[in-house]
Amino acid sequence: MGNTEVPPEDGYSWRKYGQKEILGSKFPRGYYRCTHQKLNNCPAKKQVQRLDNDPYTFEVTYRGDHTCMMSSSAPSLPPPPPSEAMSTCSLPASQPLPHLLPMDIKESVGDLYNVTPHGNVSGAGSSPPNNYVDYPIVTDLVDTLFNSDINNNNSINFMFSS
DNA sequence: AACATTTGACCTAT
DNA sequence: ATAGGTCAAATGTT
Repeated sequence: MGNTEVPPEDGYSWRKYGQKEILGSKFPRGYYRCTHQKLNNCPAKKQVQRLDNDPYTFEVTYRGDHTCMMSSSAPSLPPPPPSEAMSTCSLPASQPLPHLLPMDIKESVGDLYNVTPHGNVSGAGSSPPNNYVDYPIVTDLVDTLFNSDINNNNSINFMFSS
């Protein structure tokens, strides 16, 4: 049909386990998970959301680490960023990205927050003061900062004892 | 039949 | 309370 773009292949098999419509986006967001290692070894998840601005652009958010071993072949395919990284096919360069959520990143040292430029979406009674932090290059930054394993409980644990 | 996807309900975090 | 995220049953496909 007219559908040209489908979720790009990353080299891993993903099983779709949910889909939800996101406020502020015209298209629903798909939730994927590693098709192997039942619900135990592979905490790797993947989020796919197409931008309402560019329906041809898919915002893929990877999170978690891959514990699956891909046979015994050389990694010809560049493995996606381990932690969370956003990969898009093309950047509009007109407006920043909708918004990123810190989610359940408890091990993150520096928090990476983004804000939507869509003016004011919220406003249902209470409007909590959000800490708007502009990030220059989250993708590279995160990759560099997170090149270590999360299992390393070295300094991050000291942030909050309780 | 087995597996993956679909869809609504349920749960959690904000 | 709301938006977002996950689960689970049903359905479809291989």
